[in-house]
Amino acid sequence: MDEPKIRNMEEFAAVSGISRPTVSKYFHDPDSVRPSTRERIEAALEHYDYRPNIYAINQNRRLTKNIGVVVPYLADPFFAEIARMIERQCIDAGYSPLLFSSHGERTLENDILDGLRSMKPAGVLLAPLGRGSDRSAIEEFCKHVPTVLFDSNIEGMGEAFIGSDNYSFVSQTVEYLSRTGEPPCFFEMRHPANPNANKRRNAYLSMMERLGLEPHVIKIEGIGWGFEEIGRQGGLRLLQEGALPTDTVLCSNDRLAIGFLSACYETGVRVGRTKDCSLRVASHDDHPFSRFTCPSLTTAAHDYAAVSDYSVETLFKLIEGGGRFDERSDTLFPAKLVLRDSA
Amino acid sequence: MDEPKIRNMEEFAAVSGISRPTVSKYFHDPDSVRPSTRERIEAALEHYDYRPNIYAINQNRRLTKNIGVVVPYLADPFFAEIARMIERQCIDAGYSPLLFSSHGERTLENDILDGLRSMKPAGVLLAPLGRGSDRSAIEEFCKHVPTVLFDSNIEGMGEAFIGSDNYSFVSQTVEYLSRTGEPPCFFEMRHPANPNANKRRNAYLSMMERLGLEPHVIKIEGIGWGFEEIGRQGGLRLLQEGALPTDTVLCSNDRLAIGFLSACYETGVRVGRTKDCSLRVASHDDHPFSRFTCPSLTTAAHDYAAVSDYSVETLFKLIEGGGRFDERSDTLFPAKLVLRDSA
DNA sequence: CAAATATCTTTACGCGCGTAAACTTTTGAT
DNA sequence: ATCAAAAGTTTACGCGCGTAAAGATATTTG
Repeated sequence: MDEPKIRNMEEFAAVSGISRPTVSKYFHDPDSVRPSTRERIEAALEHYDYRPNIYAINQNRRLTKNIGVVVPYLADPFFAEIARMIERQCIDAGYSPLLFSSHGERTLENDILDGLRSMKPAGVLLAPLGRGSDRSAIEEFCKHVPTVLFDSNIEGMGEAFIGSDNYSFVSQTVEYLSRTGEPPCFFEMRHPANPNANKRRNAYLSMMERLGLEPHVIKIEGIGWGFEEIGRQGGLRLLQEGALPTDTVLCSNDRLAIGFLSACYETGVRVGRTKDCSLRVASHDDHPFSRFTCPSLTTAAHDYAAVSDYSVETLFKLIEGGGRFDERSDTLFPAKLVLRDSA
Repeated sequence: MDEPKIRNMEEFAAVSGISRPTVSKYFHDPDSVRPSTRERIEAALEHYDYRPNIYAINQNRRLTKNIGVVVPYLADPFFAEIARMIERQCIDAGYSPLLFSSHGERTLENDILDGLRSMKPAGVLLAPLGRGSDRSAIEEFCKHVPTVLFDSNIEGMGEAFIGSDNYSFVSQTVEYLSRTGEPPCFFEMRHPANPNANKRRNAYLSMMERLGLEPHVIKIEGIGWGFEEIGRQGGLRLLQEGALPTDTVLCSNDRLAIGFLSACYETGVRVGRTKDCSLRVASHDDHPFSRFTCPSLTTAAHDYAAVSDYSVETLFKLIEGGGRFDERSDTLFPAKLVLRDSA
């Protein structure tokens, strides 16, 4: 880097020997200028420490190259994982992802959407809180910003929804469990934060009916996003009271299962599908930690890659198409049963 | 919200009956205008959907109200947790946190710092990759942006460092373990990504020497940020080969321990401090999941709140002080031993 | 109530860049 | 060499807001 500080594009254009409008074009798309001029600009870039002022760039732009990514709870490894994949793909496509977590709070979700609007993002990938979301705020937001919902659907919001097929999750686990042993009871929170939980319960009920089996839904108390602790407390109570209707427990999601398994361990209940075990536990999500539980957790896996790939792809199509689709589409990816040791 | 869309501050000033410069002052600091005019502006805000264009606002500003938060790996719940606390405090202080994850990659860390510079943030909280970081890139970055390092120190970089006192972690675990049973061997990755790992090993060695005990450091193979799997594979090998020198294992960090515990479970080794157990396992960090391992993990806990509080506080002081401290300060918070069932 | 402030209005300019229009130079295929 | 197309240059304006300066108005003070 040479001495003279470059203060703006004007000065940079001067030292690179190219006119400012052409330099401007270059920064927009390096391939839009002749290779020889591109070389000259890039040569100058190596000598002078200049980068365009992003605020000035975006000021006149109707849309920026930013993409907002909003998840309900980033401390949940599931969302951390999917955010990681989404971020990478945005970067690879030349966009700047901006990551936000609602931390499970409606007011924060609203604030984030509010702030996002003033950033004029090209598009937004939104995994809403679900039950905790402010419908009207999201609706208003979607009117102004091209938005694709993922993970958790809210009817009619956004231009598209991409998620996992809860029925596929539950039908596979229920089918497997009831084929290989006692049919499962269903273990869930009484007031789930996420609409997927309701879909899973309904899927459980309809599957059991289809198989001609009696359903048992166990609802445990607890609110918030500390699912593991909720699952653990619920598990401890159930085990102490001997209140389990079957020897097979299907948890609504892996985080509950992680807590439930720790309760089993604490109370000396052996979990697994071998002879010496008295309980089988399975679940849904394939949480990043579920292969390290004790025993490792049999679960139905999200197709993380498919959900993140297709969400990003859909958003790009939406952006290219001017921010509107003719009709809202729902895309659900099936689960894949992952057999481990717990059931 | 009324019909006519407000396109800029000029128009908004018109409908609110206040001059544009005064409106501008208001948005800068609502208390800087007379209460009566403030009311008039806020009344207009309720009727018209206007918010200042953040790009135009920041264009002339030397510094923005943005704060960059960069962590090495957001899918690690430890960082997710600390990022969560930092974000909240920035918001409460009236700043806009922008969260980035390096995903364990040097190139990405560099790209993030590069992009951050052009955003002219008021300050940056940076948890560097550590061993994988590009020293010169970080050095260059810190020259231009007020930066506070946290979690992982890089000598001389940034205006301050806030982290946990690794010696405090290890001395407490080693002291406890050797007082209550066989002295521990130390379980770590051969090529740790993070400089804290080295400090912990050295602390282990010096503690063992001080106690007149023979140290055993077990180094396992594996690279990257999939610590749990690395710990599991390493654990399986050790257990199968019967290569453990003692019946007490002190893992460098909780994520390795989580993997190691799952290996123990798989091989039927009972872990805990009760009679029926053949192995004790302890660790460091108090990872959000460590209370749900089987058995729950005895560990030395970060003072998450202190680290995040003080990091943010330090950055604010730095910002107020014009971006430079007279001298770089290191602040280390002690650990707190958390006794659970694994040791 | 007059003077002293505090606050607001008017006017005007600049920030760094996008971008349109008219013109000139290069390029590359004939 | 010729000429149309491609690419670059010049010139000029606008975006939305920060902000300075000078004058007008409102509020506080004695």
